Amino acid sequence: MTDTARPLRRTEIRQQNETLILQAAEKVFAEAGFGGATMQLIADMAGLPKANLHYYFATKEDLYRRVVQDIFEIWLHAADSMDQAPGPIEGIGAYIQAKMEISRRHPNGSKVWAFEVMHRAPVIQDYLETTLRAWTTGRVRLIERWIAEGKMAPVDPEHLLYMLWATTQHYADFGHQIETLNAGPLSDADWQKATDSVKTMILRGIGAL
Amino acid sequence: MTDTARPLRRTEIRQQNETLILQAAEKVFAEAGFGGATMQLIADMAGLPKANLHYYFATKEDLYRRVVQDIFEIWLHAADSMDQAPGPIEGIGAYIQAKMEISRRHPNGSKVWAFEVMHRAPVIQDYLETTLRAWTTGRVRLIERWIAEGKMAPVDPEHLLYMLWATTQHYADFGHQIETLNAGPLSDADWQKATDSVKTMILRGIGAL
DNA sequence: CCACAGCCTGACCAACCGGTCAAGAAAATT
DNA sequence: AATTTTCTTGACCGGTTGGTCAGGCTGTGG
Repeated sequence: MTDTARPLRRTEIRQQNETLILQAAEKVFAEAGFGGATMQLIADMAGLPKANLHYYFATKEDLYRRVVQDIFEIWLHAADSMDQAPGPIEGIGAYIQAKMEISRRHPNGSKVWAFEVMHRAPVIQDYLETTLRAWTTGRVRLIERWIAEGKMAPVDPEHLLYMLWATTQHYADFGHQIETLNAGPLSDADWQKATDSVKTMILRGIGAL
Repeated sequence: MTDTARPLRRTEIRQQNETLILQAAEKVFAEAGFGGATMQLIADMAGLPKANLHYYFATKEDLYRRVVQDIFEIWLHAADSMDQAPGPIEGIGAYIQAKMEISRRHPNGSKVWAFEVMHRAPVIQDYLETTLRAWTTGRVRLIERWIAEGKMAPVDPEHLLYMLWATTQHYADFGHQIETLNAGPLSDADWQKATDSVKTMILRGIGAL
């Protein structure tokens, strides 16, 4: 066996091009939706011939599916910090923090996800029914425990989760509207203020402050 | 037969067909986005030949613009009840109530609006900069007055509005996700509980309860 | 070195798209 | 009844789309 510490050229090419295509696809799908996006536009943005896209991803739907799945992964890991927290102030506070940072760093991913769900999730329906449902059930139990321990008011856990999702993702999905009302992109201070506002209102709203 | 088919008058025909087309268009645009929607699909859903659509609406974009504008009107009138309220409990409570009812009754409209804003508002950018900005400024002043009068905590008014929009519209835009987790459509009681949950959490979150 | 497998791409295609148009049907006006 | 105006629609068109394919190119293992 030879030393394989250095990656082979072939796999490098493959990985590099796949990444290039996926980044371009995320942007185009976010900006035009599935129907409005064209393989030619994605190819141009990735700097590759269109035929090359079809070498790596057989169909437009396959490419779209990969984009949505990748986003879903990022989404799920945002709540890791929530689990080991002693109470809602730390747990939900950290979750809001994480989701606001994702909204800032991956606005296109959030939009593609929104687009997919809005259109009745034709591609990731099974994920909703399995992974997301299991995830939700787990957090509902966690919140119910916090309520039982008197650490927060007896709110409905599901609707609390919806409010967390809605509010944090709004800064990505409706970023253009917010920027228009703000007369320009949000600064570091603006994002900090937004995060603090959301944290304060929600944590007080659930009686944790 | 007591009912003979009276020939329709010109204005009746026009209004009836425009309504038919607009309803079909709202649904198709919501389900597929602008790029994914086709005039043929809208025509089939309205039960008219495609060429007839182009008689009433010259281009696909004209039709889309009308759909978005109609939704925007409904949107704006939702806050009428907010203005004459003595304080945030009545005012913001009524606004949440109105917006939750719109999310239930016009989920497609909400989705088309979301689609338009997510794609940088190519059609209604001027509305955002004029009408929506003026509307927002007015409500910000109202909230600031309530804060000054000690009727609620000193939260940032803009981020409160974003939270109201995000949370209420989430039940329309992400209705499919909610229904999947709920294992079926929301009942009357479910909607009541959702509205109550949102009201309680937000009103307590702004220190009005 | 060779031979093979993986990578690349210009040219092409059937299907579908938004939009047009001319000719006719139906209602309004005279 | 005759004429004008509005409405209806099948057939059609140029342009674009997702996807294909043959054949050239290149890195890799033997």
